[in-house]
Amino acid sequence: MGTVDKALSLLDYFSESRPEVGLSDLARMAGFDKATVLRLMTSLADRGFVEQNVTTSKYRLGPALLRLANIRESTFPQKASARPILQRMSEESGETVHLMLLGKDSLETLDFIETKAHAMRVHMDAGERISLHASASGLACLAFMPEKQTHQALSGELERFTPRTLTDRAAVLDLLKAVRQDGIAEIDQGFEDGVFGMAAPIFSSHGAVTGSVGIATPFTRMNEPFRKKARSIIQQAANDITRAWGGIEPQADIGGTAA
Amino acid sequence: MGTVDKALSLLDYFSESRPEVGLSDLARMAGFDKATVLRLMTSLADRGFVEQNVTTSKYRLGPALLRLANIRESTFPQKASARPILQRMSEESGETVHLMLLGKDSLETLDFIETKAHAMRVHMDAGERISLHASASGLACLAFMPEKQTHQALSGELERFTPRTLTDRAAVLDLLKAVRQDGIAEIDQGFEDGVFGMAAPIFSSHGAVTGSVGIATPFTRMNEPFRKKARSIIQQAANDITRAWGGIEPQADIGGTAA
DNA sequence: ACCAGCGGTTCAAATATTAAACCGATTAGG
DNA sequence: CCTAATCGGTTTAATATTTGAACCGCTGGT
Repeated sequence: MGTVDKALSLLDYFSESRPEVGLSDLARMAGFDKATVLRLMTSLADRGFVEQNVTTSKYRLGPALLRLANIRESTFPQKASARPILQRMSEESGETVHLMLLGKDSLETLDFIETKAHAMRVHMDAGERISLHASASGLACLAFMPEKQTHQALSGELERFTPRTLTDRAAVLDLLKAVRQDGIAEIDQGFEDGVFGMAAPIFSSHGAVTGSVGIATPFTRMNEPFRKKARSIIQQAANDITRAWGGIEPQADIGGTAA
Repeated sequence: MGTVDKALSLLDYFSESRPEVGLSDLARMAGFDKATVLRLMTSLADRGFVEQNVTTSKYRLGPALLRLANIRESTFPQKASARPILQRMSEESGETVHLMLLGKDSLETLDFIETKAHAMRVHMDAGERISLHASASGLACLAFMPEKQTHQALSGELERFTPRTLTDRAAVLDLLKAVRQDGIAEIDQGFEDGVFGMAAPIFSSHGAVTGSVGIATPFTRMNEPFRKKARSIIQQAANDITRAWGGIEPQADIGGTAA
């Protein structure tokens, strides 16, 4: 593990629910020596990737991230170009909608809109990272990856999040077949209790999965009419975002998913 | 120069006007060996801080920056909380407005709005970094820094951007006196030909300068009535943002600026 | 008044980083 | 159509950087 990799990995310990972290905590969580973490964090701080709370000297993510993200968005407006589509989804569905990006072996939250239509709604955390096997978004991606990559992603232990999480590799693979035919993945409380998730994949210009869009609703509001409606909303949105990002739907049965 | 610092410094070669850079170019610009740059970029790419254009294999800024920026904004909504104020400035002034953050020895563009009121307007680049001595924003900051820091920031060669750029240390220091009394810095085409800039400082909770807000107008539209109006708009906005960010205006004559 | 934990420092030992030459592939020019 | 230059990327021994245990002084809780 290179030094750069270590430094960057430290940033992953910050989240919406843990926005500030102290030196010792960070060292413990990352499993690095305190002196190492200090030096790495100092490097990160010098470049503005983190900054320190002046009174507590805890670290938080820094303004350089905003600056660089702004540059990326201005020349490669992924988030901005999908926003209106997400907005429309949110209004049409009256539920929380989310746009995820496929990372190395996880999904990362790029954007989401929590519905205003209901007081009880699914809450999301900005920039959250979730594993592939337990969420509708994850399954949507897994279903359309090259077969090899799918197996690779499912090669480790499948973590259990709820009583209904599929932790059996075979069961997941089986489910993926249905998703492939359907174009949409659905999970009833597989990632979080009480949440019903639905999502469809987004494709790159080479026809590879790059992310997903989906809807997350309290399972109590899920019923057949709404499910139908949601499916069409999601399918439409996925197509629109794929197109907005310059992607193309892969030809049926290509992309390594067959046999 | 540590390895982490080197890796992070590579990200600074990406900008709105140069969104994609190749390996050799990067090595040349940074003055590092090609093999070194490759390894650093590979580390950055593994973590999603950059990604490669599949067809050209040039690098561009990656989605991890968005993710982390989102987390920061969601828990520390600097940009979002200033947005409405910037919006109001834009509408009231009919000119391009900008919000800058004070970095190590430069200002970094956090946000801006180009006016829709005029076809001829001042254009800005997302995430641009500008030096302190030549812009109104920079002078606004310099004027309210601790004296030592001001001198430090002006210790190097002062780059000339236009015929009217102040490159004489003494002249800048002199101008800062006026800015201190005024609370607003003004520069007629000191950073870019044809652009008249005005800006006021923003303060942190400890009364230290952390950034600036300002207006940039084609100098041909600048006249005494508009100048008056702009001054009040800027002053109001600076106060509002300082407050929105939990900052306080420093007491007069404190902050090391006296004597 | 204590102890435990904090952020931060030190320095010899251990390890990762570097740079020059080299590779095959691609592009530009004569 | 052939040459030369440049591209992204790889390899290697030589080297500079990183590491971690023990140790600060300080703060906050009991």
